[in-house]
Amino acid sequence: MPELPEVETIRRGLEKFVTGRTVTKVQVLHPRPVRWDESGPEHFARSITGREFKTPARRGKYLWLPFADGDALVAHLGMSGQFRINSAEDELARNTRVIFDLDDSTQLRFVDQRMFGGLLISEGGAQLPKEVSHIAADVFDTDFNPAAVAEDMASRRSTIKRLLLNQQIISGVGNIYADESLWSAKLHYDRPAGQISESEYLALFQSLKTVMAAAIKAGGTSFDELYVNVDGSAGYFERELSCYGRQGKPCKRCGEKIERAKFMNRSSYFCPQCQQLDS
DNA sequence: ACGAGCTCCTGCTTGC
DNA sequence: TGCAAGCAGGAGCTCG
Repeated sequence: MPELPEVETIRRGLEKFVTGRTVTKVQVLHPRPVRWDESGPEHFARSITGREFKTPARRGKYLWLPFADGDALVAHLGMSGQFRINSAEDELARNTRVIFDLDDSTQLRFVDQRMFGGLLISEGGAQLPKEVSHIAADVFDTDFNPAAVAEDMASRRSTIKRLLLNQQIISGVGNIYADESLWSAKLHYDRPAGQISESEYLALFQSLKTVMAAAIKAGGTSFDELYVNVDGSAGYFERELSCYGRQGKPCKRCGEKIERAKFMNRSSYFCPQCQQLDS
């Protein structure tokens, strides 16, 4: 499940392999990943052919590959999207959806099982695509303002984990790193946002930064085949997880058993001892 | 404007 | 063995 650390790992991989490369051919094998492009798969393919990639950029979980002409190829990996670098002779992975032939006779392949994400061409989007402009800064952005985000969150009538997952308030956080940062900051996922102090918010953002920086260093979290780097290698942050996916196992801080709760039709993992609703 | 819930997708796992 | 239901969840959408 690609969240900020996984998307950043992929961005770095793309930076290494596609920067300065020109696209010589594009094949769209499934229309769904390019559904956001109103001009259709054929036009999408034709339009990209002949363009040169500049250094890939990212905000939150959105990734874009600027073209030398000022437009950009915007990508969201959704649940299961992958970019892979292959040689043209390599066998196609299952669920390969789009193939970009590059001028060094390698291929950039977009592989996606569930197809929640997708690709589109953003006119003039090299700097910041307009399709990404509604997404808030992530904790690593230079314009991320912790005090302002804390104030915004505290003013809302919702609970903390819902806000952490809202990409228009703070971006890049998904279920894994929400649970990990809440555990680290000793906050229960369902705490009302208005009852959390500014210093607790600032500590939470610091936890997010720490845990996501460590995850980037480890190349992300690979639970299954759905997330791998552009060269096909898995990330190894799973072994460093403190609570996500660890129900029934001892809390690494106090030894209490980690619990799993239903939350927003998904799961929340937390330590019932360290993370209490009223504290 | 805000917040909550629904929906899109595939494939692995679980239960009858 | 086979089939159906459950589960994974990012984010755009709708509705109150």
